[in-house]
Amino acid sequence: MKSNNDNFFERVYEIVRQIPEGKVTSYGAIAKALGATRSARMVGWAMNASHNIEDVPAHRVVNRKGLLTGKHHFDGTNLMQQLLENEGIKVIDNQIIDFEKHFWEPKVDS
DNA sequence: GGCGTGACACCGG
DNA sequence: GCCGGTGCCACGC
Repeated sequence: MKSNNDNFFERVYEIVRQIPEGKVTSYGAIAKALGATRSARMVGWAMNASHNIEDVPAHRVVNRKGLLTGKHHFDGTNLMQQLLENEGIKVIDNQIIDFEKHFWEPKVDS
């Protein structure tokens, strides 16, 4: 089998899908859940591919600072911010308010 | 097979 | 406490 199944990518999607509504998580948290805390960058890369997957609410994934860094990768505007606000999360200037309060720790559900 | 890139995280100054 | 540079890991060409 070739690398048709991107374990790493699929693993990220699996976790992001588990993000409850009104909650957010960080790349590092996801990467850590995968056992690659330092590979948070890869998580972002995986999310880029997630653009083709609707089940992956990438807009709920932000960096550890609670900043919507990847929003620029979305449709192009504050769509990501609007989505988060729609979930009950306050976002100002691309930054999540009470980020840690809305922080959701991803875990590998076997 | 090798180099460059990437939506971060951590360390040092 | 803030800013800059480096490091890790996997994908794309």
